[in-house]
Amino acid sequence: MDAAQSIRDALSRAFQTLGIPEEATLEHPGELENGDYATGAALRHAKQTGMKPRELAEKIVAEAGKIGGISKVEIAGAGFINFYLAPETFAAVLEEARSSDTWGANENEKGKKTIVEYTDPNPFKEFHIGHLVTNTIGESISRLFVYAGADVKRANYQGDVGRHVARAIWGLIQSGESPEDVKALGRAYAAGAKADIDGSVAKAEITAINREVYDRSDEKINDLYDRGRKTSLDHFEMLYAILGTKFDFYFFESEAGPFGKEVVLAHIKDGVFKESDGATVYEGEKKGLHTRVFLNSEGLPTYEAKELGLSKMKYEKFPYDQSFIVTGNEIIEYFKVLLAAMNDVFPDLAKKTTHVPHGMMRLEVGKMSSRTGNVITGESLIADLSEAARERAKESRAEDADRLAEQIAVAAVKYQILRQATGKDIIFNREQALSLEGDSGPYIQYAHARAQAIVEKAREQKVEANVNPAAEPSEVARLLARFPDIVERAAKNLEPQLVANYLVAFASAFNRWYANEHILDGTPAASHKVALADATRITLKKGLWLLGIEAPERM
RNA sequence: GCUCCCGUGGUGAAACGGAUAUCACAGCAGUCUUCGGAACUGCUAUUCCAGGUUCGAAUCCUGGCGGGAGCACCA
Repeated sequence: MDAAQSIRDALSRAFQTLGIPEEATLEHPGELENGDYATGAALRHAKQTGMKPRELAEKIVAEAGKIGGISKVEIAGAGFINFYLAPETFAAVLEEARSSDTWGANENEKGKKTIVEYTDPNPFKEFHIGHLVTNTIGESISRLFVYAGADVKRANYQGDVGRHVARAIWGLIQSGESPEDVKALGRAYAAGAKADIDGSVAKAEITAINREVYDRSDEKINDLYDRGRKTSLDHFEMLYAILGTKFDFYFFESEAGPFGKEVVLAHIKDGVFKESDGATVYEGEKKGLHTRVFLNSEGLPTYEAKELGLSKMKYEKFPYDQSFIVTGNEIIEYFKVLLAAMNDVFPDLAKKTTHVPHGMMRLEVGKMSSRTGNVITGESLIADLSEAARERAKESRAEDADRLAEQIAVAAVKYQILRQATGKDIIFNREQALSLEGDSGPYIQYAHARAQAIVEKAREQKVEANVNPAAEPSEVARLLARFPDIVERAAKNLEPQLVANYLVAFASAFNRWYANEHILDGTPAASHKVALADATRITLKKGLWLLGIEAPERM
């Protein structure tokens, strides 16, 4: 059934008889002319067997014998063994893509309880572009694990206490503006932050407010706090809807803080944490890491203590098998210390925890919207891109141009984030993202809309979609067949960029095919071509879903 | 100063130690009696430097140069 598995089985047998100590793995040749699958095993083991690579390759091929679903095996280059899938194998793939709900899915993480923490914005502050990056990557990783059969829960951890909150409340008191107005909250925070740095009077007042927020001792401040917090959180919720994220769990610093403190205090006796200059620290230096403060000299928990507490809070809510935490890469070093401490306190949880750091998004200064001033927030970026896409959307076939413009804007940003390796800084080029040409999210969306249109047109013309098992496999079909392998590898390596790069190459192949091939040409061959377009449509849609990008049917 | 990450055409990126280093943008030259031109075709142009490991290095190791992040009471 599965041709790749047949190849691996045949290779394993051949390796065993030839005494080659390798588990049979396959790769996709970069160039399709080098086949659908390939192995470089003969190159790797030529030396130890005392043969020339091509000689060994000959032996492997001879031992492997005839393999089901394969039309051709050849030895090429220095000693690669290339496998070409047979037309009927592609026919089966196309049928599967068109009919199976599980096309592209795998069971590598079947039933594994998986929690992914990402986004983590702070109420009372703006949703900045860093949150956009975290959200995009976290959502895509979540979806990759859904496709791998895992039981995935999405978690968001929001900083609802701390000095930033006090600053915003101080600003609200000064301005007298409504805490129900998100923009006013933003202004209040900006004013508070400025005053906190500039003025000593304000500084003292903010410190006082901060304490009052913690112990809820002042009714007026409680009121501003509660209303402002709700405004912020509701606003974030609206953004999550636009971005296509739905969280299962929300955690707050106001809960993780006290619990984290408890955990730290409980582990002073056993020597995990130590007093130092009035603070409570973890001596990472003894393990080649930094020494980090977990409780400051006022006894308040820092980020490290909170995240430590959070790991346990998550587990109590959802006893996970694996936990992923997506954050910016500026906290890589802290996270190492955190994991070391966690390993002493909750060793079982530490083993299950993986930090997924991502790079910073850098904007090309001066090119962004001037409407919003100097501060480019996550939402202003999307608003700016939506507006730029709107004109084009109005001329489109879409029923709701505003909705389409937003879908395109989100696709443009998300693709820019996901197209490259997680961890490297992202240079956001507004022109490139919006040009909607070539290497972009909207380019993939457009290929999908085209495929959708042709399938609808075929239906109107009553051209039935039928896979022809003898049809010569096209470039589109051959790339399409790679989809499940790509998805698998992307999840295994936590690399959504593999899916993004694949989709653009696949969409490009489809566009090329579309330009050179008259699909509804009135001949019997049209049936197969419509089926191929249909399988392409489905694969693009699923692939975009894995990136967290919508696939509009018309644009 | 120490630690970590990075250095690929003019620009932004890809390449799980493997085949002629791939793609997009920009530039130049083309395609349209066509199912959707947000498309397609062609041309120009790339692995920071010096050693080393390997049958084979953009990828691994050492050193240098250049850029970024972090280096206890923020997250």
